[in-house]
Amino acid sequence: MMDNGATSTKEERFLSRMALNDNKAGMEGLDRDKINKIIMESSKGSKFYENELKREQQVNRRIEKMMLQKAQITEQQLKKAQVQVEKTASVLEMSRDLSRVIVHVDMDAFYAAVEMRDCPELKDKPMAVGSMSMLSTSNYHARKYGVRAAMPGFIAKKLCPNLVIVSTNFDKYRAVSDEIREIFADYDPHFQPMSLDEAYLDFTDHLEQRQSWPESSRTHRLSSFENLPQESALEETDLSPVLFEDSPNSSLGLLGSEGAAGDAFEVFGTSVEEAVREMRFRIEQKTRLTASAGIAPNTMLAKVCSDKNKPNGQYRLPSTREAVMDFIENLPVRKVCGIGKVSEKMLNALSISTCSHLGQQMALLSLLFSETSWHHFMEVSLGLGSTFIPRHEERKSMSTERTFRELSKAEEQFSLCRELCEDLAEDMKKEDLKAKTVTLKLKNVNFEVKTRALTLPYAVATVDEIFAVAKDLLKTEIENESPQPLRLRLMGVRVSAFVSLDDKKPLQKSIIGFLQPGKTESSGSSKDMHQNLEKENHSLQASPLVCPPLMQKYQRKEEVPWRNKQSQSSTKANDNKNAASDVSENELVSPVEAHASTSGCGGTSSETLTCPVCFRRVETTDLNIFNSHIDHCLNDPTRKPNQSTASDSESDLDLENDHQESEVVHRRRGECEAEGEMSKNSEELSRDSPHEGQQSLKNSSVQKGPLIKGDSKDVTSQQPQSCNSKGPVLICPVCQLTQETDDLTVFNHHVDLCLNQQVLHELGGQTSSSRNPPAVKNINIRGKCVYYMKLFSTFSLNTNPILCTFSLCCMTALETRCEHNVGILSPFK
DNA sequence: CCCCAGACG
DNA sequence: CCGTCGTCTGGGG
Repeated sequence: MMDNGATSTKEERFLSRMALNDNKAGMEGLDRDKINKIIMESSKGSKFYENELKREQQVNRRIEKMMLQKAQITEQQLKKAQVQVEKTASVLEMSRDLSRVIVHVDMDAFYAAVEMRDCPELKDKPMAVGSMSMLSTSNYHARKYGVRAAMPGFIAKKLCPNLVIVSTNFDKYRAVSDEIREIFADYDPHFQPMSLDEAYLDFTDHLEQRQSWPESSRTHRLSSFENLPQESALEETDLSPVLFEDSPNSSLGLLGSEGAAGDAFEVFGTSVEEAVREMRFRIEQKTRLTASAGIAPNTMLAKVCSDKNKPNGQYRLPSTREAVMDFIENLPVRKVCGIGKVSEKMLNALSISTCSHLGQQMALLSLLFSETSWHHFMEVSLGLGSTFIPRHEERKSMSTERTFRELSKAEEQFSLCRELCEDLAEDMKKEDLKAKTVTLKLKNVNFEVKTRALTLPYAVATVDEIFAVAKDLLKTEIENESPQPLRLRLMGVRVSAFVSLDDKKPLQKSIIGFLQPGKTESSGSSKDMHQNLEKENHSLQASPLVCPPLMQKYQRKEEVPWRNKQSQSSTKANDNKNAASDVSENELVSPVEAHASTSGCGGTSSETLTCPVCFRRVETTDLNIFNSHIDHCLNDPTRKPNQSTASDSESDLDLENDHQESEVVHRRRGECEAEGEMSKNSEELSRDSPHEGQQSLKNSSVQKGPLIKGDSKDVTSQQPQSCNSKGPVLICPVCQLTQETDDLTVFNHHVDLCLNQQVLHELGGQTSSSRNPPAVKNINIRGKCVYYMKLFSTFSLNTNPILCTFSLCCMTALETRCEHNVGILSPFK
């Protein structure tokens, strides 16, 4: 078959969308053709099938378009793209970080395994969890028949008439999930659960400590469970754990005396494999369920690895470039998290099926796919991925939906809609959420999906409020269709654009925890915050210093890095802002943005960013790449230039202390390359008035370097020398404008005021939405520094966590450089 | 900004 | 006789 995916030969060819994909574990050596035939026969002619057909054709059209585009690409373009791609690749390559040990753990056939554990009769039978219309999981026995997750039960029954279908018991799964998470926490307190049965862990720290652990701390007892008499004696399945719960050093004595059970001990070594094996062992002891794990230098690889020896196995990919590249070589792209059915098909159409193909075709891909997409592809092809475990952001939406058999009466539709709103309102209450956007989702009997949304100027939370909106949306849809009725098979209601509520601060808690495990838990209560702000507010009113419009410096279009859509409009929005509360209508300028050198050093280079950690320039404007570089730097202590500044901050002053301490934020000018090159002339501080900031910025050829903080002495002693002999500029990190002073105390005062305007506004909350994420908060680090942080809140696992990392980076950078200063992190969008 | 569809897990 | 929930992206007003 020379089917390239773009054209369909109709015949017996299955829809690629419907066919079994043998991607998953446990599906080796089964009769795929036969299975697909059954699937086809069960589906053919159904509405669902028709819809799938339609969607497949859509994808095919997309592919045709792509092929057309491909045909028009000239040699020249390809050449050029190739150069760019190689440049990108080498930058990414530099950022490769093999120092972390990331583990992905995944319970085997989780729901099914739980049900089997609790009902031994199921043990030897093919079974699945779910319903006649949809299965969540199947056990390995059932998988032999092609029965798998996301398959409707009635089809599964055809594949395997003996299949036992058990309905889901989420409470039970949640309970088990809690148990395994307790274990996860022992190895990485900041582990990231991805679902009930899956998590990423960063083992790096655990391993370091583990090296000095006594054997006793690595010893676990096998204890027998009576529940599973028929379990083979060879298996470790019916045993339970002991020890370990105690602190590493304390369980030695206990161990010896506990030896009564005979040989029922297992000592685990200090290696990664042993540690992970131990973790899996403990999971099994505790839950009588097995887990599989993947060990690799980053999350992307770890995820793939965990699948490799499933079930009840683990796989370690050594942390060498060579091993990684070998591993990637023949890895089917479909195995990679984020590349699904559609992407696979599109890639296949380009004759790309493995990751090495991906690498070979990058130039082409860069011309055919969006930047985000091909960057992802590029990272995949290089075996790169996140090297830290991202935290979960606060939720962005909440929804409920229901499928039912045809519902055509408007009346019934409205009452159903109300029910949904009731459910939703209840859920919202649990999390104390208020949302501004309500979305109605409808699926008709032909499986066509529609969503209709409305964003309100205010936030809603109660049933009636939500329903009022949903009802209207539904009404217009019904009217739209009339005189025909809406023939629905599903309805859903979603709320999003949550307003930020003050009393939630999971954000900085977790991120601080990430940086300083066990050390920094305290964050100012929002109440205190308000009091502080109130206080500040007075001085604010009285002060002649008013923050000029943010983002102003990006007024000229060509100065806008990364196509910041907001920048132009926000300038306009700022025009007549003078009251403090108005100013922060705008976004803070991100440090990331601030680092974009659009004018370049001395007006020559125009595509560099300066790493805030190593101070090197990175030849790119691509944040993904830049981020990777930063990641690398952060993980390489030798790159941090903090040795030179470590001593400069003994002061314990804090912000409340009337700004006595000197605070400097400066940027380097000119073509400064190497670390340690600090400007030394404070006399060359910019004299621009705050209100003329934009002009002065326009005129200056500022290399927007890292924000550096320190005492005033340090400004003179440790600033980088500017390469074109211009001095440092005092630029407020909040409003981004140069300040007309070289008096650091004055400048600091300005920053504080600026900051507090921002904070005030943020806590006012009226205008914030999920896109203008919540908090500027004060955080107490090491009990003596107050930082105001604004953390970016969108984060995607599918892409590089730019901002998350960058935030960490800034904090780290700040921490290494100063003990008492203000750090600003802000979102860019 | 808002809306919507679609991909993905 | 083919689910639910949440996130992200990309295109378009």
